Amino acid sequence: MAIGDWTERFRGTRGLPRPVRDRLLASARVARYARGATVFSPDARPDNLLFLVEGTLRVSQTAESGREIVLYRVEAGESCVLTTACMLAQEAYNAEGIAETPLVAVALSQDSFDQLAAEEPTFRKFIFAAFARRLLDLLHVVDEVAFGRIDVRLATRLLALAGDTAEVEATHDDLAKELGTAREVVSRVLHDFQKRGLVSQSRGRVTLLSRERLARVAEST
Amino acid sequence: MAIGDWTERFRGTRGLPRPVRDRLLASARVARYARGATVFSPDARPDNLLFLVEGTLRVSQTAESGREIVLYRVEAGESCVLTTACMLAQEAYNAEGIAETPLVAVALSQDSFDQLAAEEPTFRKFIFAAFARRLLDLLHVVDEVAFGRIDVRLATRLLALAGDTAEVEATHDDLAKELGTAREVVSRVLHDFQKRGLVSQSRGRVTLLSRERLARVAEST
DNA sequence: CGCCGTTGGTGATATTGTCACTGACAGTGG
DNA sequence: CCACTGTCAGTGACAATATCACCAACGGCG
Repeated sequence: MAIGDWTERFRGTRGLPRPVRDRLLASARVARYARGATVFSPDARPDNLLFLVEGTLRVSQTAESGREIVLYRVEAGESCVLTTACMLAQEAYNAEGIAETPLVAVALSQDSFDQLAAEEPTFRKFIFAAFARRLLDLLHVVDEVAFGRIDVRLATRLLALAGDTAEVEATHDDLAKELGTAREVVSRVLHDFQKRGLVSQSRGRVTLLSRERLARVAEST
Repeated sequence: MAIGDWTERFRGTRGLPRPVRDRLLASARVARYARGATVFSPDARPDNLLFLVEGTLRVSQTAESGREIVLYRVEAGESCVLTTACMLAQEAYNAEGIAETPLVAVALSQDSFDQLAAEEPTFRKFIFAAFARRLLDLLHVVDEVAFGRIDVRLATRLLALAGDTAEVEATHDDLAKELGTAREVVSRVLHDFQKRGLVSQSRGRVTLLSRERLARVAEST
C-alpha cells in the first residue's frame, strides 16, 4: 500500500516545507488503477484532484459518431487538470481518461487542494503550469487536426509511440483513434509506408524499419 | 480615462471585501485597444494578466501554411487565461488575440495576481473557472474540426456571428478563418445555401433569410 | 475614366473520409 | 482436428474537403 514520500516526485510539492508535506501525506489518498481502467469519463467524474505518481494516463475525446481522438497523455509527475478544471467549473465535457499502464496516483480532496493553492506559491505555480501545459497540448492538437497531413501525423505518432524501441503494438484501429481518423485511412497510409520500406506489419503490430526516413516523412511540410 | 469601479463587473472580484477591491483599483492599469489591434501574439507576449471589461477579443491560431482558425472569443467579464498560462509556464504558442471591437481591459501585474490568488478564494475560483472554460472551448474546437461537417459548422457559425440580427459582415475569407478551412470551400457552401434560399449574399456580407432552416442545417448530424 | 487591390466564382485534381464488403487470423469449444 | 466466432486488415467505389490555378466582378482612388 505504501508508496513512500510521493511529495518528492512533484515539482509542485518538492519545495514545500516539511510540515506541509507531512500534512499532505496524511490527508491524501493513494489510488491505483489497472491497465485499461477508466479513470474518468463524462459519466464518472472524480471529485478529487489527481496527481500521477506512476504510469501513463491517456485522455481522449469521443464524438457522437463514435469516432475518437487522443488529446494528450498525462505522465508520472504531472497532474490531470482537465478533471480539476471541470470539477471547479461544474461544466460538462466529453473526454475520458484511460489508464494506459497500471497507475499509481494521489487523490487530493478539493479542500486540501484549495488550501494548498492558497498557502503555497510553489504549489500554485505548479498548478498553473499544469493548466498551461494542457492548453498548449490542445492548441497543438487543433493545429494538427485542422492543418496537418495524415501521413505526416501518422509518422510522427509512430515514432512517439515506439519510444526507443522499433515496435508499436497497436491495431490500425488504435492508430486511427490516436489521430482521430478512420481505420481505412490508417490501413492505406501504413500500406504505403510498407511499400516504401519504412515499416513492416504484422497483426496488431507495426515495426519501424527506418526511424530516420520515417522522421523525414514526419518533418515534411 | 476612468472606467469606474470595474471590480463590480467580474464575478471573481465582485465578492471581495472593500479594502481588497480598493487595493486592486489602485494597482491595476487600464488598457485600451482599438478595433483590430493585436492584443497578444507569439512575438508580443504581455507580461500582465488581462481582464476584459468591455468588448470582444478573438483568439485564433495560424499554421505555418498561413491558414488560420478561430479558437474562441473572450467576452466582457471574462479573463484571457491563455496569455496568463503561457506567462506562468514560459512556453511558446502560436495563438494570437485580436480586438474584434474596441477593448477596455484591466491589466494586473503578475505580483498582484499571485497575491490575489493566494488571499482570495473567490478570485481563485474565478481563475480556475476561466481556465476550465477555455479548456472546454478547445475541446469543442477539436471535436468540430476533427469530426464535424463543414456545412453544419458554417451554418452554426453564421447564426452565432449574426447575433440577433440577420446580417453577417464578413468576407468568405473571414468565414474560412473562423472555421479553419479554405475560402473556396466557404464560397461553395454559401453558394449552396443561397441556392436553397437560406441566405443571400453581397460583397463582404451574408444575409440570413431563414434562421430556422439554417438552424436545421446546423443541427443535422 | 482607367488602374489595381480585394473579393468571389469555378474547374481540375489530390487528399481524406465513408460505406460496403471480403478474407485472414487467433482463440474456443466440440 | 475442425467448425464457429470475433477481431483485424485489405480494397473498391464514392462523397466530402482541400489545393491549385485561374478569371471575373467590384469598389476605391488617382
